[in-house]
Amino acid sequence: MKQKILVVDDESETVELVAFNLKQAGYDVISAADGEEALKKAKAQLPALVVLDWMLPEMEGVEVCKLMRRDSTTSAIPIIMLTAKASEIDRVLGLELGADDYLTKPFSPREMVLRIKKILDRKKSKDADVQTLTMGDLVIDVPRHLASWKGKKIDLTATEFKLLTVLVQRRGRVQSRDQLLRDVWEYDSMIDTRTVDTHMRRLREKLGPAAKFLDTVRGVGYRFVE
Amino acid sequence: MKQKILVVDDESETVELVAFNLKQAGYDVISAADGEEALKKAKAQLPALVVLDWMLPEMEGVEVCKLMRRDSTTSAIPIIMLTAKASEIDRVLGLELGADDYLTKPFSPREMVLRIKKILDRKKSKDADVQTLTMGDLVIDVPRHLASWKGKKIDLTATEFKLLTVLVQRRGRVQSRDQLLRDVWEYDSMIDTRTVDTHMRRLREKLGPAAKFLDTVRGVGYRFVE
DNA sequence: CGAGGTTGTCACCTGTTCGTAACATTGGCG
DNA sequence: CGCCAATGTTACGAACAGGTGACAACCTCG
Repeated sequence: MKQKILVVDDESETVELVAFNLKQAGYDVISAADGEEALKKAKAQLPALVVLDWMLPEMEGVEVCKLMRRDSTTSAIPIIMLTAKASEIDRVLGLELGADDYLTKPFSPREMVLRIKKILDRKKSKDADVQTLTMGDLVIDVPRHLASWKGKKIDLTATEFKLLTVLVQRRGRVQSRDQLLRDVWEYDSMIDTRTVDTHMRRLREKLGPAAKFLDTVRGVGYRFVE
Repeated sequence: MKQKILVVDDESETVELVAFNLKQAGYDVISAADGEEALKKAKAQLPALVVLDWMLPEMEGVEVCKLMRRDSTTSAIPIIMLTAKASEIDRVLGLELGADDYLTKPFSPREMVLRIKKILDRKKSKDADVQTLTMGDLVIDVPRHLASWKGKKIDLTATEFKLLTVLVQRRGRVQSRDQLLRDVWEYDSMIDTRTVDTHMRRLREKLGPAAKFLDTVRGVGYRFVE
């Protein structure tokens, strides 16, 4: 999945130049020509990063930056400022604004792409430590104990969740009922093997369309299809 | 308390220039003329940041950077590289090296100071986050042992405070009762697991409207919602 | 020593979840 | 096609997990 970058500048040449290089580098690019449009698009499309020109008609780039920082939906989005004058550098990097980096015009496209990559990588590695199992539209977050289908939460009981987790972790391989009893229920044969069937049924019911992942292998057991 | 910065360059003029400006800006400056000395001083004095010249006698600046990253005592120290050639920018900013920023010679001392400030501020604010946990209107000041909701202080007992802190620090992730007993009570199984429930109830009572953050995950444990 | 606060434990209660059995359906096989 | 075993489905009571109130033990401070 490509990351989206919002480029804000009133000069179409600059936008073109920036957009071309970013697309080359594998990013999705959207653009805005003034501050108002920029804020609207930033809020609506939630880009991974914003490249913002210091000079804008109507609203100053500075203003856009401040407003984005104030709104909780956009406050975490990194901002790179484009500036013409070296004297403006102070304010850009200052805490007052909270921009993440800046580039002085004229800038090298190569450098721009590298700086953007660096900022996005730093953010990504910070977000990456969540343990999740993703199977298409089905997401299972083990430490959070959450399962979702197409972003919609699925309510599962503790046993159902564990059953699903075990199946997903061994996706592709068939699990016998005995195996599942051992791994999900954690003690052997005290429980009827038919119990597994019942739980599989409940799981399928709750998963709805995602139940297609749960395969019955007649005479053997169950499997989560890959 | 002043922050210490290590400047590494074999040209004494550069060191002087950099050191002067950094001292002006309120930093403590130490210096090294070659790679070996740099590594030794970095390890011994643990500066808050290192300004590192790309070209060094004996050992390349690149080499110093890599070695610092490899050593766990110095791996977290930010590094700013000084480079003469624009063509080197790629490698500096690349993941390969892990430098935090770079400056092209000749550089403006003002810009240098600003970039350094920015990097150190980012680090500081990241460290400060650990001390004060903010979840919407709920603020938890760990060192001061204070919790508040919409600015109003919440009176918590020591156990309640610790329970809340542990939950908030692992916000999102479900904590089993055993886990909580281990981390909040600090000894295992001498205490009834139901004790956790009782304390959760007291915590919820005192938190009032903020109690909505405390989730019960049936059959598993408790969770502080994100 | 006694008041007030804190803490661990217990018993009770409720809604949920689980295991099981009984019945319905399916699929493979002769 | 018809049989039989395997699996799906339904239903229900028992068990369970967690919320809640009460209480005694303990600690602290005046």
